[in-house]
Amino acid sequence: MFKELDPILHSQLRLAVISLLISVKEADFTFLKEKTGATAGNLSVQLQKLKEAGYIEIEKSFKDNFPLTTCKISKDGIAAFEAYVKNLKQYISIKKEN
Amino acid sequence: MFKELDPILHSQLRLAVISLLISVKEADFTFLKEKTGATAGNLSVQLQKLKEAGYIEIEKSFKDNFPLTTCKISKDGIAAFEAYVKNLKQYISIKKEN
DNA sequence: TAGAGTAGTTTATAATATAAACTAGTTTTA
DNA sequence: TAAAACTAGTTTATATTATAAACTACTCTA
Repeated sequence: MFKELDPILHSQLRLAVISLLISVKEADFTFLKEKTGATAGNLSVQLQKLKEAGYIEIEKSFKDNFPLTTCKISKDGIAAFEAYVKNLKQYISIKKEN
Repeated sequence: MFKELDPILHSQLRLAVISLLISVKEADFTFLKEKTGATAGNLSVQLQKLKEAGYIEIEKSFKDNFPLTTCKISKDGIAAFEAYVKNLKQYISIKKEN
């Protein structure tokens, strides 16, 4: 009856990050930190997890002498997000059949 | 930007339970166990958490000599579920206005 | 009356989330 | 120019959560 909710996405911070990356396509660490309100440490860890899952790509460079971490969503990430949303809908709008 | 997702509800099993109780109003332990596919131990723990949060009421009785645990959603539970769904929508359908 | 089954609960452990502490630099400012 | 403050992160320790395994306490059946 209830489909599994991808544990990688069923996390408030990771879901917020993916949600942002879906809409902006590319974002740097500080932007994500501000928009999500997360601490840097937590964000760092969750970005790594999203990367390990293959849901985002992370590029490290420098801008004005400071380190710059840029994140982009991947095809797998988009697919996973769409599947997650689809499954989640089962939980938040019940169909009464059976 | 992103509203907090009630941690009591942001759990696959607890969300499934609440989701069921919203639609059926009353359900026993075995019904919830079958519909969610959870193990009895996990379900027992999560029902206690929902009860402690005041989201459900649990009544224990006997039916045909066997223990019967009946769960019902509370007003607070309904309100929490509605708030959760409302907040969640921010995450799964992005509005581009800042 | 022993074995299997029902309906759970408790407890131990694995997984997750999070903040605090740390690294490695850069930019003031005194 | 040296110390203090700031940027942009990472690592690590801890608290929280989720979960399954083990257990309790019966009942039914052969």
